[in-house]
Amino acid sequence: MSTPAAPVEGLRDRRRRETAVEICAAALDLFEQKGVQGTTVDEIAARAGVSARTFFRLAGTKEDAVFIDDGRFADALAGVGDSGDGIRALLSALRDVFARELQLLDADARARERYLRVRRLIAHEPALLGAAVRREVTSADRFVPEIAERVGLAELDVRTALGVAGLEMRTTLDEWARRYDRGEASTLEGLHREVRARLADAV
Amino acid sequence: MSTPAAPVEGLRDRRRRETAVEICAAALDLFEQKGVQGTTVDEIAARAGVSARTFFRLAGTKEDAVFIDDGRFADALAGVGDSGDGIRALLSALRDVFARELQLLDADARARERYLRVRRLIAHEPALLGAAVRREVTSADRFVPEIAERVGLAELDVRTALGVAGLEMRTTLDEWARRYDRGEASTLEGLHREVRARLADAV
DNA sequence: CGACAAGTTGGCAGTTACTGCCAATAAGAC
DNA sequence: GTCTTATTGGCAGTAACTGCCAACTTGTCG
Repeated sequence: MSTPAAPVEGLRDRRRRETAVEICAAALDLFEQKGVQGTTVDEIAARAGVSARTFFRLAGTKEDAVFIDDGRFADALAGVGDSGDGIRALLSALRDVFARELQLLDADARARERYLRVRRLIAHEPALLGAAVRREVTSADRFVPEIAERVGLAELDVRTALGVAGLEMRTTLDEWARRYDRGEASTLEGLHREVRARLADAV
Repeated sequence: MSTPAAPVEGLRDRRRRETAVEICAAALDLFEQKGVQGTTVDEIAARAGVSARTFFRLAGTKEDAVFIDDGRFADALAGVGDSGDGIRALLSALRDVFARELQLLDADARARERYLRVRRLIAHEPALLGAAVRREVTSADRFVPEIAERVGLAELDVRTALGVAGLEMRTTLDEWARRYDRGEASTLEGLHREVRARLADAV
């Protein structure tokens, strides 16, 4: 019963992931303490226990350091099934996939706290905002051709649906961080529902 | 009859704007020719006839260089009037404002060609995508409190409406550049209408 | 087990984006 | 015409990032 066909994720990949996590944690701490501008790559690398050279190999960019261990939503995107045809069905499926991820976050205190720190940082650091949105857009773009073919829609339709679902997510996560700063607490799933309702109301 | 109360835009501001235009044009040319990574700030500055130091003072960032002479949509945002209450009315007003700007672009061949070059560059250069989206988001954020107070809506509602309107804009401009690359030509206003229709269909 | 292929790491040197500071100059106010 | 103020360019310095190379670790195949 032990996943026989698995690629036997070797020790190399495990280490790789571990150092990515280390780098993320280090960057998160330092960015919170001294701001993005105020911390150097050398500091992050030192705290993560790697050389600056390896930092760049794994993180690519100073700003990207806080994102490299979280493929959560991108992975979720890969798992969206063909749930009927039509743009409305596609958007519905995307919403479900994202809502599911938010549920998981609501249920996992540790992951939720960490993610909240990241989103609060994004809200306060414009340098991170740019990196985050660029990551989101390029990651979504990767799936457009595949999804378009699978559900038989024009790429423009797929991009529109992905855009709406992504906007709802971004708005939800922003508002989540904002409310936390005001001392209010909300569940992500509930906020997502509220954002969707307001968007539906607007359109 | 010669605008007596005008702030008499001095020679300084005129020069300032002129050099900004020079820098933009130089960056646009060079980015097209050799890619963003392939061109250095010194080259852009030299072509624009200024020192590297002044380049950074005006442009702030290498990637931002192509954007600094176009406040078109940000300015339009500032001019959105209070068109009734409710999120639906706000979104409608935002759409009108943006559609008006697209009309102006459709009508002005010179401005349209230049803007097309910028959007095509954004579509092909991820480094510019990040800068463009960051600019858009931060610029929209500036207006949220003001608009919220003026039309009497919660900030979340304003952010939602701005998000939808911005998404529609980004999608139409992306599709515009994409179709140009495929050899098809479309009017921006028509595309905007089509994108809005698809989005309404999805939601 | 041993040898070989392949991937990973860290240091080093080099480039380039970006900043603070200063002196020179040009524009605007009186 | 002068004084204030803004703009410019050079210079030095920091820090992000890259290519290259040598040492080492891991997976593989006999």
